[in-house]
Amino acid sequence: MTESEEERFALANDLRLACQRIARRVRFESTSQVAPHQFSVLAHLHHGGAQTPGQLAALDRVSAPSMTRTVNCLEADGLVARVPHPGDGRQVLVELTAAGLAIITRTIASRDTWMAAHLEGLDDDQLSLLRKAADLLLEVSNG
Amino acid sequence: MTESEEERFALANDLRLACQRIARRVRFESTSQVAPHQFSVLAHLHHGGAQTPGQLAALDRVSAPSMTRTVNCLEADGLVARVPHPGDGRQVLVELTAAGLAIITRTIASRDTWMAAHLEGLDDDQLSLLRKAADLLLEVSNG
DNA sequence: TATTGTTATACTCTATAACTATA
DNA sequence: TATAGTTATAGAGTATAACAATA
Repeated sequence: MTESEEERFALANDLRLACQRIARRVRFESTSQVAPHQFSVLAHLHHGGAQTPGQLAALDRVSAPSMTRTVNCLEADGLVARVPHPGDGRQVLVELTAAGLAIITRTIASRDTWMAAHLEGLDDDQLSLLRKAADLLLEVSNG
Repeated sequence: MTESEEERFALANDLRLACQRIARRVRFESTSQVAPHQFSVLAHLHHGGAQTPGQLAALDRVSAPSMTRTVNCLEADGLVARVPHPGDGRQVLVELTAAGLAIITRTIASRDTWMAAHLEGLDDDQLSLLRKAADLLLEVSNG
């Protein structure tokens, strides 16, 4: 392994560790009204619009029956609604209700508030550094 | 809200999102032999050394009986061992075995490999930018 | 016949309450 | 009496297999 490869692995380790820690802290921060697996579905719908149970199950690496159950709970709580699929009678679309959207919005805000609070002590140079890093990391996480 | 505050919140949002995405991708990447909640215990022991079941339960925001069960499974699999607490007969110390350490090491390596692979396309300027950002984020995640 | 989604059943993880051992 | 840990019991989530409806 060359020196630059070692440096890249060290950077990979630190970046991964930092991201995992922040994700963990952020997750514990927002004591949302819904369970994590339920919130995950709301987040997917918020991000990608109405989707079928099958798509949602694939996104969360979960079985179809599990997703059926989760969607049932969310529907009973009025956070999502099932609507007929326009082109295929076998499929169903799950969409976010206003109440579901409100929970998503509130949770995201509380998580961002935590993150913003932890950026308070940084100076302008550090903030602009993180600004560029955030853009890079968003690209990396999409790749 | 001032303009700089808005920028800080926008940065907070992007950083949080990127960290969550990377943490998620990394988690799905390593199909470890042990379940996530079990791996979490191994990671805590790897990071902080031998600890009591009570400490481990607090770290994972989990009840004491749940941690008892998880430690039982890990002990049955030979990944951790219970040893008497030196100073207090009521307490027990959970420590990593060689087999447990091996799983941790292998999983960390596979996660870092994923992260490193996703840094491949970046040039030296971008890598040194992320190097500084990683240090900042590690500080932030400890705060 | 293939596919989407749902029900049936069993297993695992977690929590609260009760119990045991030590301080 | 207080604390650390473990058992007992019940509730919630998930998976595999079987079923219903549509393509």
